[in-house]
Amino acid sequence: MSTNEASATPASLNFIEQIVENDRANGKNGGVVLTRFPPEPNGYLHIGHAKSICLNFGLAQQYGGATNLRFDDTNPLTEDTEYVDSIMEDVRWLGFQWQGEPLYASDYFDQLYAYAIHLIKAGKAYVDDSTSEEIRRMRGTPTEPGEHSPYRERSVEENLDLFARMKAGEFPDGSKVLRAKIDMASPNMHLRDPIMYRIIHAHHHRTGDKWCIYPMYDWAHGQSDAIEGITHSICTLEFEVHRPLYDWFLDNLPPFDPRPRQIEFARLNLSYTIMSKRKLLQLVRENHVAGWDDPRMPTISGLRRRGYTPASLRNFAERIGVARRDNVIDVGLLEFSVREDLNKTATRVMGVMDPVKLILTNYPEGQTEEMMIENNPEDPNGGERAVPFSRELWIEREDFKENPPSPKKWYRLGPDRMVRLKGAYIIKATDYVKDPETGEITEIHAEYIPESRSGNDTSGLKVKGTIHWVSVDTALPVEVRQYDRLFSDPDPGGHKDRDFLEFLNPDSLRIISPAYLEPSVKGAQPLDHFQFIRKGYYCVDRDSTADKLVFNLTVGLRDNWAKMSQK
RNA sequence: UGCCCCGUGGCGCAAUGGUAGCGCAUCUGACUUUGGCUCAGAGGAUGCAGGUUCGAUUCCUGCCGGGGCAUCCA
Repeated sequence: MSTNEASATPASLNFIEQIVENDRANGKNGGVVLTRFPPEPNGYLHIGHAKSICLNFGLAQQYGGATNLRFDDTNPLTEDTEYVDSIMEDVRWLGFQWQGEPLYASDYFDQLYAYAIHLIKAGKAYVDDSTSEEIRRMRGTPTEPGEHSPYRERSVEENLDLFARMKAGEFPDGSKVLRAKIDMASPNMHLRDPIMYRIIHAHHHRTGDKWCIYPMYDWAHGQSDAIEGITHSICTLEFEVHRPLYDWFLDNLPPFDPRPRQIEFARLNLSYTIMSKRKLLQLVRENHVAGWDDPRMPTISGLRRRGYTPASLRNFAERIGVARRDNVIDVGLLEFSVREDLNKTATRVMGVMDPVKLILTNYPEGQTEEMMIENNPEDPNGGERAVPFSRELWIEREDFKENPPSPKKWYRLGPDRMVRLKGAYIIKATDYVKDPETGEITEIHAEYIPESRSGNDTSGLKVKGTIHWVSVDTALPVEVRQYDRLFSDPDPGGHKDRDFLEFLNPDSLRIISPAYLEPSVKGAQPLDHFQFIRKGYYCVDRDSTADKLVFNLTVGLRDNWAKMSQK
């Protein structure tokens, strides 16, 4: 039945792509693919939304279609324009462009109202005066059928009148609702006369005070899809049981062409993080983090500030795939994705986080040199930069050990040991100075090998280790924010009897100030990415000022040495 | 114990009636002026029990396990 569509290399399709290809093969909707991304503007977007965005926009792109951005703003009590703005920024930043202007479910309130009247006239919707408690009680339970509301058999005329007066504002909040008349005995709870409208006398961020009745999700969403001509309405699995209702509304309204089809997929779960909007909001409100875009947050804005790139997020979304089974993605995969991208693009630079002074005793005092070092060995066109070198250097404290534990495997500095200073000379440690009180090493002495200069090394020496360094005179002091995962538990939100806040990692942020960087980074701008050689990827934070740069650790480099030494 | 969905290496995702494959992770080895990168290789899986079939990951039945559904939230 299927012909070899495009190429000889049939990339395997996810189940949604299969549905779309089937539809196109059958000529459904004239082959058009129109998807939508429908966030509720009541919070910031997170990495789970990124999956959905990539899915919806990616699918449309793949099949020559388009994607609408539609704000599902049917609950004025929780929604706000602050969120609208951040959502648009995040979608754009991820690299996607929606079709036309942003859309709003509230744009369709008039149309929805007319459709509701259509259902009332058909005897398929009624006004119910029951209280919310009564409605809840009469709905039954998943194992027991519900019972009919005493108001269920009101006449069409009475329903029309009451509904008009609901809209006109004659009744207080909660006093009446409009319900679809379906089946109070349905095994599907969502079909037990679902509520279509409730009365809320509240100011709406777009429609102002025009309305005091607001449509429920089920009533607004599918009809919005239909009005826009959405072909494939993709949502997460928890809406699966809503699908019969989605279809019921479509079946009982004048026909739409195209008629949207709801397709559900499994939402993203990431280890060591929470994705619940409610919990994310709590972290922000209770100041456990410094805001929605705190670099430890799984929000798109947080990841951006942390140093994640749009490409890395898109690749991540591609890699995790799309299916219908519950899943937990290892946060390591997200980290892999950003390393993969940054490795190709980030300028290499040297920075010392935990400095100890290295003095080259045979290097002339007052002498300096400029070492030319490649900006990115992965990028042949990346060019090189000059890095000042002198007699006194900062090196990483952990790169010198008085007594290396397993000497044969220790490639770095120690008494009488030789290493290469990246892009400069080979040196040999000759001596070191300790603080008599603390026992801490305060100074390391070494001799450099003049013939070993990088680029024209005639020394004939071979060393296993290369370490990074920064010249003391010209070192640029900066602040470095070393981020670690926000939670110490793989599933912080998954414990029945323990609050997720108990798993907050107390060491999720460690501030290093000063760290010393080579002077070439001076003038770097927020969101500029660097690799601090042998350390990790870092990104300039917007807290940077003219006299002090602030860097966020995006992710550390893979560290096989750390892995080895743990064993 | 009602209805719906889902069970493939440690974690994701393929294979849709014809030799179970890919990515990440793990472990070797090579290379390396980043213990990064790259390259080469290795180990490891169809929840269980029946049935249909020449042949089931795939189709059917039962069981087991996981998830969802009882907001005037989305």
